[in-house]
Amino acid sequence: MSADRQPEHGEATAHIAELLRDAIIRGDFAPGARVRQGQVAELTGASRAPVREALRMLAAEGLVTLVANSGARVSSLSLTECEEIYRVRERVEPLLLQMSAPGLDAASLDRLGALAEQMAETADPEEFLALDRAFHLGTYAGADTVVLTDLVHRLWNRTQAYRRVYTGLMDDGARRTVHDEHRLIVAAIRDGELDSAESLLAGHIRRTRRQLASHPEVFASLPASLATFARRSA
Amino acid sequence: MSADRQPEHGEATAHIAELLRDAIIRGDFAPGARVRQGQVAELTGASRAPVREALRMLAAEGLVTLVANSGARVSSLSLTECEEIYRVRERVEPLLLQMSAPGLDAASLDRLGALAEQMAETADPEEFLALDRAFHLGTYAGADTVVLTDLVHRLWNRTQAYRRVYTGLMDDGARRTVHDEHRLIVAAIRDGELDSAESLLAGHIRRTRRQLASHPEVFASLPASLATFARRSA
DNA sequence: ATAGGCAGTATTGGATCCAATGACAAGACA
DNA sequence: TGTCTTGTCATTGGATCCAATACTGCCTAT
Repeated sequence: MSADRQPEHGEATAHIAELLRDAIIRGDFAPGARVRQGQVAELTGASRAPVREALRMLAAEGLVTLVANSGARVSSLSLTECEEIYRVRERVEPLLLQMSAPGLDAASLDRLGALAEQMAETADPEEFLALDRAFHLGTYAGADTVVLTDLVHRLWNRTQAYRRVYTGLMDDGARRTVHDEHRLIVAAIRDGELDSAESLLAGHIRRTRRQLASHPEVFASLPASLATFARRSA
Repeated sequence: MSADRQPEHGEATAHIAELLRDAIIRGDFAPGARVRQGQVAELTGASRAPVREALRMLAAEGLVTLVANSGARVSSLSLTECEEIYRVRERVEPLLLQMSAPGLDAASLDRLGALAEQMAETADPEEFLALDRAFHLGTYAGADTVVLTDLVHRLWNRTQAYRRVYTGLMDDGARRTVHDEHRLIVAAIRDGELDSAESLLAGHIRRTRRQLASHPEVFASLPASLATFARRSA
């Protein structure tokens, strides 16, 4: 974390948004958790005005759900919605990979390979999660796209909480397949086999989606208080 | 414009955002045009606070670009960025069509066919633009997806201004091809040939992207004052 | 005992106010 | 003449204040 520098004028909102976004991705708030403007304001030392603006940003990113006169909650996904996101990723990430691969030099590929190995060795789900994210987003770092990169990051952010839960449920076989696929993807990029890298990645995401769909209990973890909320916003 | 109902508490921001969004899509503001908070506030009768929140939303949607201590401008795209969006659409819209097609009944298909015919008959670029949008988004109306539908709408919104300019430059041959493709798409949906509909649509978008790329002058229309702006935000 | 209503409180939505920054124009100087 | 300074003004950013709404707990009545 960068040291908390003195607040520069005109950056409060961005700062708060980043703070909240990181907290949600890190899992500090579970899906459905209420986010009170006053709390965040006092936590960051700012007033509620920039907090409200930050919440609007996060809402547009899908990380938070706003209900008028009621407040903000960390967005939760149904299994159906999550599958939807994975289907989009299936189509979009291979494209991004294709645009990124030529921009990855040997050093980057070595780093990606190292990430894949680290991942194969860890038993800690939280570390697995972090490495997996670093790996995939790392394979996209060579692209100088704007819209596409941003889109993919947002899709990852929205599903992070559920990937976290699922990661804890994976058996050794599933883990092993993931590692194999990762290694194959790196090899394909290294060999300039872009088509093959694309279809490997599409298969990787598709398989993950199916695995996730076979664990609906991941999405059953909604606190009871949320039933009302979901009903209201529907 | 819908009648200005009495302002309900908790809807000012959403109202303003919708207003601005529609205005940008309609072309009331050109890309690069400055959007002053005070102006919008006074125009809508609200204070600047909800205006600022609305601008944050639009910024997250990519319709507006915010620069700290400087203000908001209607986002402008480079040819490269526009092509990027089209490439994403190429991958994502066929998926959405596939999920929508089963939900379209005979009446909807008739309406879509009628839109295609109307489009073939009009000579007015602005009407062509509106009908084209209505047609394509209409083919997606059968999907009960959330994320995907929203994504596609946003991609359309961001490119609308450039599609408007390009529409005025199309020659008869280009128009004719568009109409043919539209009719084929409707026919494929009607026949339940989803794969064929998908690839027709992908080809339709790809072809449009290439046509657009052959008219770089569409993107040269940036007012001079914007050079500074673009430089600063880079 | 439980459902419904009522009051008090917490929280959000919006308006107003002031500070900080940037934009612009007129003038000084090389 | 062109450029740099400098001062004024317009605009944005943020804080505070008040109104509107929702939530909570208690009380009452059946």
